[in-house]
Amino acid sequence: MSIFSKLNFKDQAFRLREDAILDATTTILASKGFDLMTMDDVANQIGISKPSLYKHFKSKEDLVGAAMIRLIDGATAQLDSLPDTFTPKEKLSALLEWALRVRLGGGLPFLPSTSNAVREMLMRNLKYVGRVIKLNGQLEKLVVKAQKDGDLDAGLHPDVILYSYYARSCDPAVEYLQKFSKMDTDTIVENMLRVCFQGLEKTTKT
Amino acid sequence: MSIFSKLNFKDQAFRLREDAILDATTTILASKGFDLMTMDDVANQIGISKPSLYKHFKSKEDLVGAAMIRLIDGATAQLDSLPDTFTPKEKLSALLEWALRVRLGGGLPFLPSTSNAVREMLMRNLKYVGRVIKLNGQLEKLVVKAQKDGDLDAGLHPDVILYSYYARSCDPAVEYLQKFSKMDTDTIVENMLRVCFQGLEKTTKT
DNA sequence: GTCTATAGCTGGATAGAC
DNA sequence: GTCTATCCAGCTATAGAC
Repeated sequence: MSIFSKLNFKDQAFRLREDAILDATTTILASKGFDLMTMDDVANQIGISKPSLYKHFKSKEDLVGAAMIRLIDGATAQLDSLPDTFTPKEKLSALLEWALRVRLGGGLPFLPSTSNAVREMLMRNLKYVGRVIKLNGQLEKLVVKAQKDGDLDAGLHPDVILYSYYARSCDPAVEYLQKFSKMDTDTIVENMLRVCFQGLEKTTKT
Repeated sequence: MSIFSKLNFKDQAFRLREDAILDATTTILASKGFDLMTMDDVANQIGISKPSLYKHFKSKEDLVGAAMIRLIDGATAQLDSLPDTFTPKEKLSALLEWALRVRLGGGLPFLPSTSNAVREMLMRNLKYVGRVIKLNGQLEKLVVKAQKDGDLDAGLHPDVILYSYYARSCDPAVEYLQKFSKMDTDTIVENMLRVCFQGLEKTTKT
């Protein structure tokens, strides 16, 4: 066995563990949020010690940043995987549906922009900001196209649509419905999409 | 001066300070959230020491509970003050508009149900839970009536409407629009209400 | 690179003087 | 009831042995 393959093997194992760490981080973030997540939580969940964790990520900030980058990449990949036959509005709807299903499965598609402090922390992470800008650009284009197509309300400023769209992917109503109503996943998703695009009023499409 | 009026005066001063404490708590909760708000923050903001603060409220949990009860009472008072000529849907819309304007003014109409831990803490506060149940009952009645009137989508489960309605009062899109777009308060409110009731699609009322 | 042990700090809560 | 001073738990991060 050459030294190279051994190095590759080690490197591969290192990568695998890093993935496990990020998986654990994502799970814990989904359940407790950033402030209440501790480095001990993460280390214990995968059965390593805290100093070992710090060999992979130099700080809590760094760790969460890496987890968030992976989440954004997942969302971008999801968006890119949608068939070109979809209209812009259908793509937006499909991506939101994916995010809602991830959340209903106990996962986390994005970090809910809960606190100013967390947002500012992430904004200091240039790698993360780059990904966000890229995804945001793609989504903004879809919004504007969908407005031109007459599929989204052209009377609304694109920013209003875009920010409201983001907010829906983190909408706490999803968890309330899952926890307090007897609705199944499919029904919740269907209802949330309907509320997002058609609103609470009785309406008909033009 | 009788001993009674002196006692009353003291009592009144005590009440006034308690109000000041709750004002400070609400302001800090609005800006930093529960986890990052410290008892030192509150004490410093009104210029008293931490032990004095603990003479009024026996714990952070207790303090935030009291602040939340006052917020709920404010919302209930707001709802009750609406003219009877308003339809149920108009009342719901007016209350949401009030909440959005409070938030845009840097205030806090309710505590955004950000974290599980905070929600569970509040649910242990029986006084708070009582107020929530009362307000929730009023709002649920309005929703059902509005559905019967044909003003809200009768095809949606009332829970879906109710939870989505709550979520709109805490919608992070509001802060994003205030921070990153050049829209003024009235325009943001108008757009958010439109998105809430008519959705993102191009629609016409029935 | 992994661990045990611990430094250093922060924040909730309190003791005890006045 | 108000303060100063402090306790103690829990957290991030690291030193140092193996």
